[in-house]
Amino acid sequence: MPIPELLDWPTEVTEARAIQDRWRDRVEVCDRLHLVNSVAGVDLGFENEGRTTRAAAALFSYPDLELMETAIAIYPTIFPYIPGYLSFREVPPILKALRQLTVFPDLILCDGQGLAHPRRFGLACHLGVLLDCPTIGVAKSRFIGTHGEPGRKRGSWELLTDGEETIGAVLRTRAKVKPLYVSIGHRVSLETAISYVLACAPNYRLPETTRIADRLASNRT
DNA sequence: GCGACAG
DNA sequence: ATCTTGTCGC
Repeated sequence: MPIPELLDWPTEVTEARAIQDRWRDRVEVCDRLHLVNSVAGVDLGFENEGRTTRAAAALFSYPDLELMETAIAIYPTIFPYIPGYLSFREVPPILKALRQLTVFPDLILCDGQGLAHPRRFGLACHLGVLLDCPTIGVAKSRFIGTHGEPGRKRGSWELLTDGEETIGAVLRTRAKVKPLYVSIGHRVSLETAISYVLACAPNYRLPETTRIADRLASNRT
């Protein structure tokens, strides 16, 4: 699985928005995955007062969830954090980390939204379309949309809606703990996404993939 | 105009 | 995201 080189990465919000509008139609919302033997989590951390980005990738076997490989990539921070344009800040460093993996994951869990985005093209969608690989958006907080409060037990969820449109799900991965915002990234249906997130988060609120990636990215241990 | 706003 | 110690609860 070759990871594309990035040419002409946008610097301005206007170009970024144009790319989102031009690529949003390429998002696939139905299941198109192979047998999932590996799952990866990717996340970022920052150093030097934000001037340096530290990307991490953690590859796990599935469904065993054994940590197989990790990768860390240092990258200059190239785009500011602007709500709605997170992927333009995170994708380049993430690709650099993924290139270091020996095995390309069958599924990637992203730390952020997928379709639950103003223009339906959040980080998980962007990464998925760019790599043409299955991705799921797993965010720790709401960006857009409305929803009811999911039941307090693990596994209960509510639809995340924007007007008449379903854009994701609010999923409780641990009883009585703040739920996660799950949305389609690419090539994984919402129902399938929910089951994978649950399967990847057997003991904690966050999936094992993002927990480890997060830890690596923030330089902890 | 005012408030909200993934990481 | 990051700055940061102790502290409340199971």
